[in-house]
Amino acid sequence: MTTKHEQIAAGLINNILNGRYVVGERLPSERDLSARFDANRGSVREAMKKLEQLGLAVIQPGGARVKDKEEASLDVIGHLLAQSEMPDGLLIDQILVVINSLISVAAEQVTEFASDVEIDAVCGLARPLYERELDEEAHTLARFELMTAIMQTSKNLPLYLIARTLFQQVLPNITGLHDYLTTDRQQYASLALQLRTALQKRDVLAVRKTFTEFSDLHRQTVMRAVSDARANLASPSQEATS
Amino acid sequence: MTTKHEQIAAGLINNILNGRYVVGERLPSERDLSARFDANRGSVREAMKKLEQLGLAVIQPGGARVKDKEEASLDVIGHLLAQSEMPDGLLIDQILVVINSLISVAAEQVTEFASDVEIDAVCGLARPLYERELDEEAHTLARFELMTAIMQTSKNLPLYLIARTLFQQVLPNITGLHDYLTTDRQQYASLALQLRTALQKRDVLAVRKTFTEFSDLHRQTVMRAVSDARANLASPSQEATS
DNA sequence: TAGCTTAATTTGGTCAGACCAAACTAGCGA
DNA sequence: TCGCTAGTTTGGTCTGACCAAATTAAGCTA
Repeated sequence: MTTKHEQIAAGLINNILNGRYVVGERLPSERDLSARFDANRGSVREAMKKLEQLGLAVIQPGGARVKDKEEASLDVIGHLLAQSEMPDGLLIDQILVVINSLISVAAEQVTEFASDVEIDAVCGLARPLYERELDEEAHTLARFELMTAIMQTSKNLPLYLIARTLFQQVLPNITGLHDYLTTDRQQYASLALQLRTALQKRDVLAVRKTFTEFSDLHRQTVMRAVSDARANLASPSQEATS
Repeated sequence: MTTKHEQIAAGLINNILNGRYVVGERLPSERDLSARFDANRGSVREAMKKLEQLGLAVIQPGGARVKDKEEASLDVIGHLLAQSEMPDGLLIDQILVVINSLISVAAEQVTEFASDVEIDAVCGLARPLYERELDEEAHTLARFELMTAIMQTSKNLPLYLIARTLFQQVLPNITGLHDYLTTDRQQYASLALQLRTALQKRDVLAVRKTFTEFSDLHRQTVMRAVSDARANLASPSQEATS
């Protein structure tokens, strides 16, 4: 069971993201909320603290006010994705676009500045993609792990923090899609191999190019699954009911 | 005066980022901290809540433990920059690199999908850079505003949230540097003009290229000021003492 | 002595009720 | 109608308490 202030926070976040509280409007008072959620005021305060940290509300003497999504923290993305039953395709695509862009930067940094050991480690994470027979879910995870490793090895802390945050928020929303995933393992295997050789030669251009293709392919794979899943949800058939 | 839980949080964040608490180690108990900071346990809890949101600590029954910087939220960047008296040059550079990468993506989206009105709005923000005589600080702000506008107009919410977060954390750390800024207004003016025409023609390639040059120039401008400031701090002379 | 079980302590999670200063609201008077 | 004041609401803080889970200490067995 989750703690009480987590429940309260989740409820408030939902209400805000669903637009049940208009932006700029005053949130119910802490005393009101504590009555509404049948909780102590202290618990409500902790929940409010989370809202504030998420950038969904400003809380000041006189009352707490709802802020716009655009003023929020990056961490709201996960809550936005969790809003509807099916993940928002557009939002996921936007996230993947950002990741792809950052991958390119990271790849350059890694190729130029990483130590041989680090390069080997990254190559090790690419290996499962061309050596092993992975099921859909494992393959997806392996791709994410490879991309995460690149980000981390780039030694660019902001970049890595962004990537990790985005991955963490997207992953839970696509692991449930393995029934809709149709992964072109051949192409991934080929790219993974290219990647290995390019990395070991420290060929910056080749690495960037390969990684761009890799993450583009990844984006297509995921987005196809998302739209298939959404289509299936709209007109449910007998498939994927295990 | 800041609130009490903010002071407590600030103190704890400093201690963690300075490495006074080893990663994985248990933080003092809430009761200890409330005694140490001469505060109520509730206030300490609110401060801890902030630590948790920042990803600097996991807090669970039995005790709170310090997490690694790499597992933190993107919002720690600001606290990291605020750690030392002079902002960390490397970190700022890394942030600017990320921003430059994102600018490129945003520019493409804007050029392709933005409405004429939105394009005009962006061009309006470019105007001060070639029309007006701006002092160093105003020029810096104008550049940030232009970049922010592009990010926002791209309609890519994650991208915009990242950019806004980064800007917010970097800006306070470089506004104090206007004594060290040596801005090449000519070049900025030229780029701003190119940008306007490229945007109005909706020439994706030209926009991307110009924006890349623009943000690269911006990065150089800022980084030069940062390193000058750091050098001046290391061997203080009589300059910049107004 | 080493290892395991049990009892005591500590820790976070929650609750109740209270006071203060700042912000807000409504009502009064000019 | 406008401006000011008094009363109310709201967040910030405090004291003190109870519970369940986790940690630690003690004791006991092999």
